[in-house]
Amino acid sequence: MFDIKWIRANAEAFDAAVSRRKNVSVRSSDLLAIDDRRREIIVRLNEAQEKRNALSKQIGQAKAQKDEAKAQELMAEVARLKDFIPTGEAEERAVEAELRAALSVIPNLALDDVPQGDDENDNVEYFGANGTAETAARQRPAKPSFAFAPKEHYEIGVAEKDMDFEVAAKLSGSRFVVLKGQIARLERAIGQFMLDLHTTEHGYLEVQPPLLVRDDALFGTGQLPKFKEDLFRASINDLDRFWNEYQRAREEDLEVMRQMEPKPAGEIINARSLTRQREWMQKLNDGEFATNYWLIPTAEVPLTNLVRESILAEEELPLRFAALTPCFRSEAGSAGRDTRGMLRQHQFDKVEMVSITTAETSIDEHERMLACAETVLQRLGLHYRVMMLCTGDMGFGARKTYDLEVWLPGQDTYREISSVSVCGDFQARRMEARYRPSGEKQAPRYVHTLNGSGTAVGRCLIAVLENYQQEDGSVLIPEALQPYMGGLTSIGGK
RNA sequence: GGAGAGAUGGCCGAGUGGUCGAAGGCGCACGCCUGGAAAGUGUGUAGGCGGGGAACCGUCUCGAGGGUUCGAAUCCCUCUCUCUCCGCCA
Repeated sequence: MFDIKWIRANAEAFDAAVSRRKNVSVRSSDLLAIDDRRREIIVRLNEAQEKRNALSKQIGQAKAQKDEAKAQELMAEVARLKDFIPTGEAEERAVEAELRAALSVIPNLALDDVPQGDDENDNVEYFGANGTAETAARQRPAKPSFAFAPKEHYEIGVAEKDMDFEVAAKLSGSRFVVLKGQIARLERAIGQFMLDLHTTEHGYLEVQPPLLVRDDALFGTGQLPKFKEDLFRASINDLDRFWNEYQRAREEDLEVMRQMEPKPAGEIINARSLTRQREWMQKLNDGEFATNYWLIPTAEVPLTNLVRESILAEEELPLRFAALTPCFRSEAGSAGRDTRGMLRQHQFDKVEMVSITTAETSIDEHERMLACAETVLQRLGLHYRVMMLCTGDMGFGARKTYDLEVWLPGQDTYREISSVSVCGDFQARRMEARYRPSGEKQAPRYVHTLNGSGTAVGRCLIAVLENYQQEDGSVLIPEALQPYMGGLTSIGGK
């Protein structure tokens, strides 16, 4: 979310930068017009409040001196000027909500080095801060070669038995999978390996967060209010409260109609009553009477919100959190995409990294976090490339994003396995997360937040299966995972 | 699920309609004292918004949001969270 004062001071820069993002038509002039109205009402309201407060204080003094006559006189004076205050307050609230609503749907601005583009075809391969294709190739595992035609993960011998989509469909429908036996263990091993790597070697604090969160947390990281349809909601309606308030509103409504002159016809009363019913059904459906929980689409949400509504000391930064959690996504906009196999699921495990930094260090932290994610694939011997996302392909809250794309020989293509983003103070503003710079009497500043997968466990499982498959349908276990597999060097052999 | 109690500054804690953004203590910062330190002592110590070049001024915030009142930390309503007892439960 943006600071309207910043937009006012940098209107041209804002317009230029915001126009780089896809599907955004907002202009600084629209926002500043709302802000002008907001400031105008604040000035008028403050003046009225100042007068009221001064006179009220005098009333208190007069009463303390038992000067009842003077008190009455002052009270009459306040009553006259007071008319404006309630409407002024309501107006201020309304215009502030309007400004907030307008600001909260504007995506973050891309950094200058982010390439301009419409979709994933305009992403640019990235070789590191000072890297080249050659230096990157030396660091990264080579593409494997096969003496046979490599299969997709769900066709490989070991997976045919233990990766069960049919039974998952019976339990939960499409886009779910049941893993069994050594495949299930392999997935667990991958998750443990990755989390251990980040906590023991990369300095991340292991966190076990809630998987159900409130609206506020999702607003903080930017999934709400704009991306409801990507989330699963778990709500419990309070029907008693709904019913009580509905009945009360209904009574008031009837009373109004009883007072009407002449009395409205029965059809009119019925029509109006139906309209009301519909409104209240909508309220119920919108979750107004529910305890609203959302299933996290990524552990970025709980991990980043760990610092919400707090003022940290600069010395505490950077904070680095990592978690291994299930993630839940409705995949509403992906009908028909990746329907075979377990590439795109409603539920999947992921190891997530989150860093909380100062404004000065977030760009360096971004490169560091990318390296942490890359280490996972390097240790597992998986070939990959890094893409810098173009403006059209970046997420809502990001200023710059790197995607790690792992090589899937069965699909003969690279597929996203990790996404590492720097968000600047965008999320921090939404969740009021600040730090106090060290030194004397410094005002609090917003922290910078970063998040990255390190990496998606389900997709990593696919990559291990496809890259280490053998002609007989067995799969070799990468050395780094063997300790987590009880020393096994392969699974699915005869 | 039932019954009850509560939420005040970085922390503890006083305050039940008037000069209270808030006593007192702890902590922290700076100074005095000291050869140096401790002890002692003095001063200062929230955030947002608006106005102003600035000093500063105004306004809002005592869990959150509404309301009553000339005036609310204090009264009323809703919500969130915490604690105690009972019940249920992995």
